[in-house]
Amino acid sequence: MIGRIDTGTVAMNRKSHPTRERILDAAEELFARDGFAAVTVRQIMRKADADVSLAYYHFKSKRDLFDAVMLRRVDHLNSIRLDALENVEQRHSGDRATVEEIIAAFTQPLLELLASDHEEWRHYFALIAQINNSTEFGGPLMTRYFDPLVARFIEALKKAMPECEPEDLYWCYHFLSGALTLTFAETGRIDNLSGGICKSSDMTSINTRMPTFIAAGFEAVCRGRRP
Amino acid sequence: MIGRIDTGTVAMNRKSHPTRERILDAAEELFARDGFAAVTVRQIMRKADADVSLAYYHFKSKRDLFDAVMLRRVDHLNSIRLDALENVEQRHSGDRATVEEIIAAFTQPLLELLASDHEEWRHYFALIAQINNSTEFGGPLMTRYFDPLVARFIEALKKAMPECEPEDLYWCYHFLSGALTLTFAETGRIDNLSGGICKSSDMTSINTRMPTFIAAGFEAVCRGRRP
DNA sequence: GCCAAAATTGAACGATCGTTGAATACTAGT
DNA sequence: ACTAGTATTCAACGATCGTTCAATTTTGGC
Repeated sequence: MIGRIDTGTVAMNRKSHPTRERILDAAEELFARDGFAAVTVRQIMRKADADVSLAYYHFKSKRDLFDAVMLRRVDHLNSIRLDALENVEQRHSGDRATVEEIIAAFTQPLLELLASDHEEWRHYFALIAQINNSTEFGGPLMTRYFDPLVARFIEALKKAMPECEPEDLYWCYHFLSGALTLTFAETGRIDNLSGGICKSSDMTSINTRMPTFIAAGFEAVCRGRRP
Repeated sequence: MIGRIDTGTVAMNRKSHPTRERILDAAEELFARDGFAAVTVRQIMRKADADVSLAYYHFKSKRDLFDAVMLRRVDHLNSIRLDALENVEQRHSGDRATVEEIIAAFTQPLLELLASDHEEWRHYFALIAQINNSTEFGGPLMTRYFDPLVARFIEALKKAMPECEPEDLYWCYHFLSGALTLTFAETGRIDNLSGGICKSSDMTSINTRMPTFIAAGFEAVCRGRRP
């Protein structure tokens, strides 16, 4: 982290780590930090330690490279979250699942991935954080990649709170989405604000608080505005 | 001036609306939609209906123009929110203020500005939405512009919940910040997800739910983990 | 009406952008 | 060893980027 312009390569033994993957790694990191438009294909390839034209050989264009970065991890993400949800539902075959348990199934797999300091995932989540709050990319991309799973979670929440109006449910999910994705950005803002008490990277602290916070919000809104 | 390609100027009578302001308006809208790096100075000046070099005459550089866009509205924003907070505190000179009231003072002035379809503010808030979730810009900019006010709100929350650990308080504010700024982005994602039941632009619906949601979250976290 | 200051114009600068194509090196299967 | 396909290198393309500068027009105080 020395020097603003890092020529630092993604490294790893160049043989065990195929070029295609090295390009994706470098692109992921730079897109996450600076955004799609701010990053140059030449920057990416410098970091990947490969020639510029290889970006267009392995992927067709800068935009397609971006999509490849997105697609590389989205299936695994949706898979582990669905597993967590089904796990909760199996534990409650007779009775109702708690809202907090369902929320935890939604957030915990991601936060655990972030906690297990795999750099790769940190960058990917930071990228999602940016996309989610982007007026242009935000809607379409998040919808395409994650909303099938989200719809599944909302179904589960409907069962857990049958008296809740759908409109309330969707807005509450909106709040959840915002709170979760800001966490992914790790902007360091809370570090300053709290005078060092809190650390942006401390996913354990978030993991213990987020489900409680969000579940209470869901229940207050849904119960509060019932006719 | 004949045969100009109409990409939609910021218009208004060119006399009553000075060039400097027209540039700021155009920059605000484009930065908000596409992000700092994706926007071209030439795009901005085309929309502002002025020559490229005027951007560098009125502001020194693209980056300084960006800062000017930010600074133009930040004082007014902090002012109306501080007023709202002081209003709450005056109403409760003897007893404690409700957490929900304090949160409402934090969110309502912004949401009302967004509801009163002044396009100008819509763009500004969308810009904040992007910055807040940006790994590079996010921390420093938000800290500089808004954290003095935020610290003031957190003081008020401490008084409203004296038993609450500061660490919990800061994390809860983090969740609030994420939920609020995603709202600003108006990505249209919730429109799709809800099948049309919810609209990203419906600030009234958000305004009636957000304080309830967030206040319940604060109280659950702070009460739940008290020793 | 004069004149200095402020505002606007038009043209250009080097740098760098995304992208391409032709030539070369490497890696199988036979 | 030959070959076919895959992977990599090198050099370049037109376009457009942020920025500057000299010349011109407009403005406001006297």
